[in-house]
Amino acid sequence: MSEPTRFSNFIRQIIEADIAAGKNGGRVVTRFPPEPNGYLHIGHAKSICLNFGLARDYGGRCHLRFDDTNPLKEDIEYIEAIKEDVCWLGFDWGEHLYHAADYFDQLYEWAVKLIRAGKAYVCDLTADQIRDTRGTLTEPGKESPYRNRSVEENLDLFRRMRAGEFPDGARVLRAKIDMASPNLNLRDPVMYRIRHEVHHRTGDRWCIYSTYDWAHGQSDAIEGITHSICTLEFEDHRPLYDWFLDQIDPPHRPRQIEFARLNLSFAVMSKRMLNELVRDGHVSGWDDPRMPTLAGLRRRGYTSEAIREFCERIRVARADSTVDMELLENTVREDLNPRVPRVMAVHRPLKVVIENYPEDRVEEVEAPNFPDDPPRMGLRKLPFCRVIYIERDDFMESPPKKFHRLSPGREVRLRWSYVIQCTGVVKDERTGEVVELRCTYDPDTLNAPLPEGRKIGGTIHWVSAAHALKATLRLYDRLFTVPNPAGGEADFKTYLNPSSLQVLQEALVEPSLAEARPGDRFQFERKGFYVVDLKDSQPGMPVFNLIVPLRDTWAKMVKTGQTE
RNA sequence: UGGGGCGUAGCCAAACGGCAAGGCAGCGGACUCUGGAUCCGCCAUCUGAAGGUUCGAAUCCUUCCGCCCCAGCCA
Repeated sequence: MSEPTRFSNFIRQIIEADIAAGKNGGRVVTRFPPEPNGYLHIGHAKSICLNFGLARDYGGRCHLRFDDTNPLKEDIEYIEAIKEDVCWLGFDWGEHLYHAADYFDQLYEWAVKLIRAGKAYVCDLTADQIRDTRGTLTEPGKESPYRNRSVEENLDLFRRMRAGEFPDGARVLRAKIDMASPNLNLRDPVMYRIRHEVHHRTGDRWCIYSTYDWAHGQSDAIEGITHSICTLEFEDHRPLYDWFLDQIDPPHRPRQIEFARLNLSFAVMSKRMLNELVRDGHVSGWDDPRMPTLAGLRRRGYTSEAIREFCERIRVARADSTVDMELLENTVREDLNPRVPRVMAVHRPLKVVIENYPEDRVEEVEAPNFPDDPPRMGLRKLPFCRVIYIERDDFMESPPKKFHRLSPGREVRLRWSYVIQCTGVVKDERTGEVVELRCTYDPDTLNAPLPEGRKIGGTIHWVSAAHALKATLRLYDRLFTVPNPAGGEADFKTYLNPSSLQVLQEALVEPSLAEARPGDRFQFERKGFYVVDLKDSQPGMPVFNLIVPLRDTWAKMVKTGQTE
């Protein structure tokens, strides 16, 4: 489960002040209110950690409430996915699972109350007409000609709206506030619209559905929410939130507090865009490991601990911000580093024949599973023989000065094994491509410290040709090539990274990985953290997803030309 | 242009009138059978700008500048 927060923020300060002042009887009740119209993403994780974290730390409770007031967009598929994601993230709503739909009757009654009080009216204007009479940012709107209908007429019409006497869009119920308000949300906002739609929860019982504004604050009040936390774009709605509450005058009075939503560089976070990526097949689904969805991150191999820690580190404030993708990546690395076993996997194999090693000999060398603290995870045995494979990148025919891996005439250490020296290069006659290396090994160097003065440049990973397992490696990179794909001139999809997924079918992994089960995580030494794919990995044909690569200072040197 | 917000390092962010935390990134160095990890050090004379108040200002006041949100019968 989750642990107490380490950092305060302005919301905590408000809550602490409220508790000190004895507001709400000292109770803290929050809620996470997703609309079931898409999958949860890491931005939602920020909200979940915030809301459930507040409840956890102040001895309160946090409700999971589905804000399901629009049957056109919502689907039960999303309900289940959302519940799974919240659980996986490590939070528990206990008994407090709610749906705005459960309050439709109460909402209807309160609407009638507003009509009786002359604070709401049925308006026959079309959607277009309502828009045209709303005014602009600088000009006031015009009052609807239906604004001053009698209470009786309004009551009758509203009842008939509910009874299904009118087609979709024919009429709406509007709050009667102020068409000249500088806050457009107060210009007689719509409370109910007619939609002859089946709702996933209420079936065909209703054909009028409340809007967000008329449902949200009321739902908060019904549930006894004390602090209703939402994102900045709802700030303009707060006066309306409060106005509605004033009209119904509930026993519990929630307070809306807004914070800045999470933006992540090199990613998109809007449901519309994520939906589009899925719908148009740019990714394999909501759980594609490149997606910033919780389902995607889970499949990618991220741990819920890492995501919670990330949400902690990004903090909560009111300034619009975009967090560096690198912070997320650093957080998983830090989480995985101390708890994941190390193994060897050759991504792009290059054959090496050790000429002075006996043809039929097979040795077993011992390797610690967690070299930084060997006793913790024990040892495994690695078969070693005459023919091995190493990483293609670990050999260069004419290397720059600072390259300290294999090249003709040079020595390297094979991880947990011998020191070898490259004595020959075999090339494809046609292409000139290096297809094989001839080497010799030094029999005195197995697990032995090197004598004084003898220095070996580097250590590289390897697998035994006769024993290695074939594996598929899926190398994931950021989905977009620019820091702010949603903010560019062009459509965000034009910034899709064409190499966000590279599949290596010919990878070779050490035989101990035969035991690996879906969901198991490893560090492929010198490469990155990997997870056995939950869906596609098969016993004979394992599939590993790259969770996050290891920091690679050599790559950085190559990139900046610092190799000489 | 009306209303509502927000500006502290490349990216987050603290500081609540008392002398600019921390994290990520970056840069040095130590160590290393992972060019990983770890460890050590450096990294804002300064808080969007300009004025003002004050013994003292990122914090208070004024003006200006910039960015975000709002004209759905979406949430």
